[in-house]
Amino acid sequence: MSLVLGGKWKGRVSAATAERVRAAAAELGYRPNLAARNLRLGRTRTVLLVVPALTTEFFAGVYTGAARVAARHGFGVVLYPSPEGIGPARDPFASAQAALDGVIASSMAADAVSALRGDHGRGGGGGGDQLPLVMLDSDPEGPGTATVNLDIADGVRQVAEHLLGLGHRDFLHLAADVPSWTFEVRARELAARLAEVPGTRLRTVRSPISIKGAEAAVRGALEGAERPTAVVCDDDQLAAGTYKAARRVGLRIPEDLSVTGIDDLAVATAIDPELTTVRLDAELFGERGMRALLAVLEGEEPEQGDIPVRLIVRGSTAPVRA
Amino acid sequence: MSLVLGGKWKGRVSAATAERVRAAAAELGYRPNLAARNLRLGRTRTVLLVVPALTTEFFAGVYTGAARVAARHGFGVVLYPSPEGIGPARDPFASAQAALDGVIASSMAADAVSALRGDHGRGGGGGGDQLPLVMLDSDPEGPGTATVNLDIADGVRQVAEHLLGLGHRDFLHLAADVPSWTFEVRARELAARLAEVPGTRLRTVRSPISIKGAEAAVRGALEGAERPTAVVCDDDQLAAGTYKAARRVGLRIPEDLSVTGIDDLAVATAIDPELTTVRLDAELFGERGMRALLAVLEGEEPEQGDIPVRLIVRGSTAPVRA
DNA sequence: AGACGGAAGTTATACGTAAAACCTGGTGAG
DNA sequence: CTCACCAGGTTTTACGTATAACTTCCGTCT
Repeated sequence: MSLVLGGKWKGRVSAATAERVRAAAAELGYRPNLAARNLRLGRTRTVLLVVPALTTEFFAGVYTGAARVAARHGFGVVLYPSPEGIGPARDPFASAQAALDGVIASSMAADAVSALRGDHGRGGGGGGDQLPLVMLDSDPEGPGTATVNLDIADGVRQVAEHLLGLGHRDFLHLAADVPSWTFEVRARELAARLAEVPGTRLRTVRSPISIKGAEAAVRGALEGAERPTAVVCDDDQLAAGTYKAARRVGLRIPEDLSVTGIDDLAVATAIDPELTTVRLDAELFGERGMRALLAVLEGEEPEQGDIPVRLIVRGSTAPVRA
Repeated sequence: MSLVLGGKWKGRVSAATAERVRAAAAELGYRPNLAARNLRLGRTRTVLLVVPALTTEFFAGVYTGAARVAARHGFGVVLYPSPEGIGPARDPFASAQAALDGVIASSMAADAVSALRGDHGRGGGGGGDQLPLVMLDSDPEGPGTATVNLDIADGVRQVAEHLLGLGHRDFLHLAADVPSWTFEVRARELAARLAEVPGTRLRTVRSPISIKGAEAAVRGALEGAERPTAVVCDDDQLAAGTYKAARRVGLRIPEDLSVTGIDDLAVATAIDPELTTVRLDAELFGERGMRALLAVLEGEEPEQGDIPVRLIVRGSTAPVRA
């Protein structure tokens, strides 16, 4: 009976009976039992997406993209926002309570991976075999079956060029205080680019990723004569916090202070002036991650190459004042 | 062997063998197969959370709350952001690809429910039996096994009192152009409260829920002498759009125009001045929803009563100018 | 005419778990 | 001394599906 719905009854069942079966199924409202099917097939067509948080639309975009291509391939995506944020996820599998074919981990710390690899997949009583794991926003040299990255280094370079072109030489890097590879890249790349230009100065302030946190963290650096002329933020939320701090200390943006972000979240255009920021295509990111995982599951080679990013120049950056 | 891990080997297995089994399990890295367990138990300890979108932290909060309670009871939560937004969800089950014990639908249109009820649960080949369904932000008279609501009517009342107390009489309601019960309540309640006060005026403008959309929708109403002194927005994002429109037409907030929102998202404090808004406790909302579903599954009566909300007065509202 | 082949339909089996049903050996009571 | 009982352990079964294996039936070719 299951043949009919499977669609592959080419030479097995007559067209007449096939129709009869389908009618009966519709009549009784028959739905196949997923648990039984998963058990029989030994695969669940379900993957787990581990993200550090859902407080920003970025990961919502990643999910959306991943879920879209998953759906096209008959896969479902289960979300696991790690309660520990970027740190090691305690036990996503037990929590997700789902039988899995693979895992995508977005922007998680490398050592979080150990906890991620398990045997909740198709594998029977036996042990040992590991789930395919795709890492997003992560060190390509690190663990994981495959890695997909945004070309964040290029994004930081675009920011640096833009600000240098406007005459800025005194920079503050408002860095996300989070142990993630992607933020290490941002710090390294910014420092490297500025080091190439004589007469530049770069200070760094760390902050948790939140508007309030950023406001508190950056305020001190904006007071006094030693203040920078440009603040490069790791993230739009940090930039929003910088706006608030600037307003507190009486600095106008962009006349007195240029500010840049990364992500291009909704908040980037909600604040005034609109934020110059690096647009990250979260959905494409999720799509690429899911495609990579599907490739691994098919035994194919995942697509190579970082995803390009683009600087969106808005009103928060201006030439440095004489 | 499964007895040991189940924890109920009180008088069945000696402590020695129990230990031996546990050691062997650890040795081999044994993990029970979820699919087989689900099949055997006839329940999956997995519920589906259907939300219209993830573009706002509100639903992230709902998810977080629901997942937290779920985890405490050994349940997992699978998320299904309906691609159609608030409208009827096409086939969440096929997409979620998970065997389910129940469904929570947040802020979905009532007629979306029909598609939500299915037979993908424990049920065997048979048909007919419906999954328990908890509706959030929905008409208590509508379908669904149980309903959990925020006391949004009270929130709107608090907004109205606050603005009336500041002397405002000329109102604009910036309404979410979305067919959801919760927004109908907001419109109805605001109109009802203002109707009680002689000399008040209420206009309504509809907008999709986005900053850009709101800016475009509200701009016309802010120009000319007939403009309102207070804009009551269904949502913080609409309020953020109102800020931008006001800036365009040269109105200062709150001196020339008072603005209120609902939700208390991060954007509410990112914009300047900070937004007076109604704080909704999304996490508590999710918790209550999950608890209601668990109660239904246990055959108990779900907790009654709406969740209280609270007006947070910030800088976007001021006495009307003489 | 007999046998072979292929299409249509039917039965059997395995997936891994949980739990019931079923053994076994030893001890205490009658 | 024998038997019932019980703790401790082993075998069996069922969950619902997908598919392999097997049976049946008929038409056709030699």
